[in-house]
Amino acid sequence: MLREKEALPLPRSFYNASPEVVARKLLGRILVARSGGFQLAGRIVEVEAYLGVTDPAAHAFSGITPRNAVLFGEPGHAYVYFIYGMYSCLNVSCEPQGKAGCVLFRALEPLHLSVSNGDAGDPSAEEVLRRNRGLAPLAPARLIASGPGRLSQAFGITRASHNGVDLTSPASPLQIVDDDFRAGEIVATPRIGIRKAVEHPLRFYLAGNAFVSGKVSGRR
DNA sequence: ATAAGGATGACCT
DNA sequence: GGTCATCCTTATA
Repeated sequence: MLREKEALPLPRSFYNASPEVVARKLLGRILVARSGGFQLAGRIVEVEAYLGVTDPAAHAFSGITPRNAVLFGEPGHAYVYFIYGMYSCLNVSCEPQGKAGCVLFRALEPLHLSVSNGDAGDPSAEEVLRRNRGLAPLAPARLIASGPGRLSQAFGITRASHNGVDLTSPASPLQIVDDDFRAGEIVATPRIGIRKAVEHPLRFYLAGNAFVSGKVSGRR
């Protein structure tokens, strides 16, 4: 069980590196979100690295704009964008100030931790996640946060409320903390859903983890 | 397979 | 100013 009271967020220096390095190091660590009095947590099991202005698949490719400005700022901040008219995607900025780069969170394994004050009748963390996703109580757990849009919805992350927040501050509604978890084998593949720069294996996931996205019927 | 949905950037006038 | 193709997706059939 995660004891989040004692866990401090990963420091800024963790993110002051290339997206590939940060992406690999993020696997197995824990995303903690505080929303509306609830504490929600998930283990990071799948990520993708997006490089800076040299990466045709990255938002930063065509230079700084109001939308992507976070990518060019200080490392360790949330970059949240809205896509396909209905979903949010969560990234964290990497590289030093002035240089763009980020890691996209693609899948989380929901963790059970004590959500609130422990009053009887309070919903469990998983119940909150399911409710946020509009899932039936008996729907498979992998539908909660396996996919970038799904995980943002489950954890209540939106552009309006989270874009630009500092993930390294203990006061932040969104943090990443360390854990005793030791990542086993890490698999690298091309990134999902892009048409450019397909040749680079910049998607990383924990081998064998059931909560990695998109492997229900073998496709992808 | 494909419809749904909305913001964004590129490219015009 | 305006239009349009594109988009790091998901839920449906």
